[in-house]
Amino acid sequence: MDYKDLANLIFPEIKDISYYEEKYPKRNLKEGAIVTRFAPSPTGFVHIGGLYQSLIARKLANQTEGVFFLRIEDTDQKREVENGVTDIVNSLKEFEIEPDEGMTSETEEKGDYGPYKQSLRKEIYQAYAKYLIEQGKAYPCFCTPEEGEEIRAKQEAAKIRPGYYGVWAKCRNNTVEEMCEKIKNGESYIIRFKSPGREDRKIKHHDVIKGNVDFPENDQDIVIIKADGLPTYHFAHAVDDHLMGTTHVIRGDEWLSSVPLHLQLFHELGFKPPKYAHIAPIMKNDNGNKRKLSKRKDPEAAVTYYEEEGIPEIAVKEYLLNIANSNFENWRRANQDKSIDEFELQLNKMSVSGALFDMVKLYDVGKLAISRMTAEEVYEKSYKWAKKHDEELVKMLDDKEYSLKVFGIERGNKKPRKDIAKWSDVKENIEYMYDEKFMNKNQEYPYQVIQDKEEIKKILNLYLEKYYDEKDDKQAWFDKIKELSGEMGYAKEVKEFKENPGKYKAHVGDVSTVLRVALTGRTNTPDMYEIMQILGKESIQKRFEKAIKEL
RNA sequence: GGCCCCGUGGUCAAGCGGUUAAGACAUCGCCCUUUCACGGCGGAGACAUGGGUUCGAUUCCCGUCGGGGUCACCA
Repeated sequence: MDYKDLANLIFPEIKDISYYEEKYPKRNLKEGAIVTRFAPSPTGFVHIGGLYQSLIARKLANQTEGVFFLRIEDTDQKREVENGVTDIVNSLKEFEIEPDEGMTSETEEKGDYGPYKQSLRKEIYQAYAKYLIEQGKAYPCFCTPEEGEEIRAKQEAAKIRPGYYGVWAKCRNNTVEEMCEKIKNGESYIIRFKSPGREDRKIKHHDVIKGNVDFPENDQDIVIIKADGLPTYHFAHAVDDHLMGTTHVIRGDEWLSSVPLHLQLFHELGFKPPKYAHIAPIMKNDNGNKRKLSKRKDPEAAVTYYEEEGIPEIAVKEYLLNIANSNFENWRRANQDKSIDEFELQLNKMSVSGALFDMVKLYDVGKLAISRMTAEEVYEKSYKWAKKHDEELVKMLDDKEYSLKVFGIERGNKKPRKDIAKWSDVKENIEYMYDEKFMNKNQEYPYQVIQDKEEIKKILNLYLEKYYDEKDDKQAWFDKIKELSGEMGYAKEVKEFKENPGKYKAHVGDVSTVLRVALTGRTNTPDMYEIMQILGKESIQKRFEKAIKEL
């Protein structure tokens, strides 16, 4: 009896690894091409950190003419969630992050290195496990989960390092005969890796983001094949990323401490290890403590949150890019109308420690992004959002021609407005421009300096009767308000008023405020000339009448 | 607890032995021929701490403190 017999006893029908090595040849890519992936478990919505990783991975593959693929890590079937894969695929699509290969739906995939769903790769993992057993580098372990817990308890009590290693690794010293015997007797077992490592030896490792890191070698005989025949994460990672030709593993830095294990696995399997880039997590301030954004506690951890809130996808991506490479901001400033695809991301410029998520900053990025859009784009995107989240807004936007004018206010000039951060701000922002909304509402009129009802009535009437002319250009329009002010005893210039406050009732700005409030029901609006142009004389008239009636 | 990583203004961050220690967001003030927004100008605000090394440390070394990660038949 030897290892080979043992391997055959455990995996009788399993192919030799040479089959897979041939089936998945080395990728034919140009020098320096990065092959990387996003490898989530289908356990619910995509986390903002997952999006962050994907964004970086996608960019890197693009920059180097490499490959970015989506692999589903569903080896823990207990945690799986209905439509988990679909959710992931759709979330990426929402942000225009399209994998070159991998799952495209719950059951479909594209690419030559599949299957891209781990539960479908069972025989592949078993082939490599068999290969390790044949070489005496892996073995069946007959310890029950309960025994495992006992061992752990003992170790904890004795205050020594927990785990299945050294003298604690009972099953590693079974003879081949003993192992075969137990298997034939029907004892249940799992497969463990027989670690050649020693805890008192150090390994040096260079992480693309974290830099040089020293670790003790791995000496744990970790399980590679579970009782259900599926691999653990570590083993699947080694096998898949080898077979799929991954050059760079970009993942969350919670994996950093398993690098010694992974390197060992690659080595014992005879694989060339990939480069690792461990990304610092996105954190949240929780009562003065930093912690990772949590799927359970923080709604903003889910990428779906941003869609619901109406934060533009591009804003989320730009914000993330900003966290990734802080020079992005300067680049953006200097390249206003370039696509973010043109920005060259550098892994080694990424921060080593986790950044606190800053919603306020995100909003600012959103404002900037939206201010750069054309009225048409703003219209399309807010309409799309409204259809899912706000019926009232849909009704307003149904009138496209008019809405385009509204969105066009102060847009497109060198100093575009920056007042919409997210699509959910739109309604509040443009509501008063729609007669059917404005006229049927019990409007508040927050008049300020000029409060006297008769005075307000007089200003409104006089303006309409004597001064307002639709055909006026902006300067003429402006001058007329001054004239109106003068006629009624208000200062035509604010400065003048400030110099001689006693000489006037108030100033032109206060008169304008009356017009503005009567017209829109608010004291803060964009350029009133443009508003009047869009509203048109008839509407202005109706609005003034309403204002007078509701004085 | 062991192991690993990190520590520049409120936040994100440049800087890598000699700098008046950038910039962005937030905040405050002023200006921008009438609001708001935009924009401009300006203000306040930081190298966790103690030891070294050095002519000189935010930058290098060690300790302390603080933060984070990880120690599963989960990923």
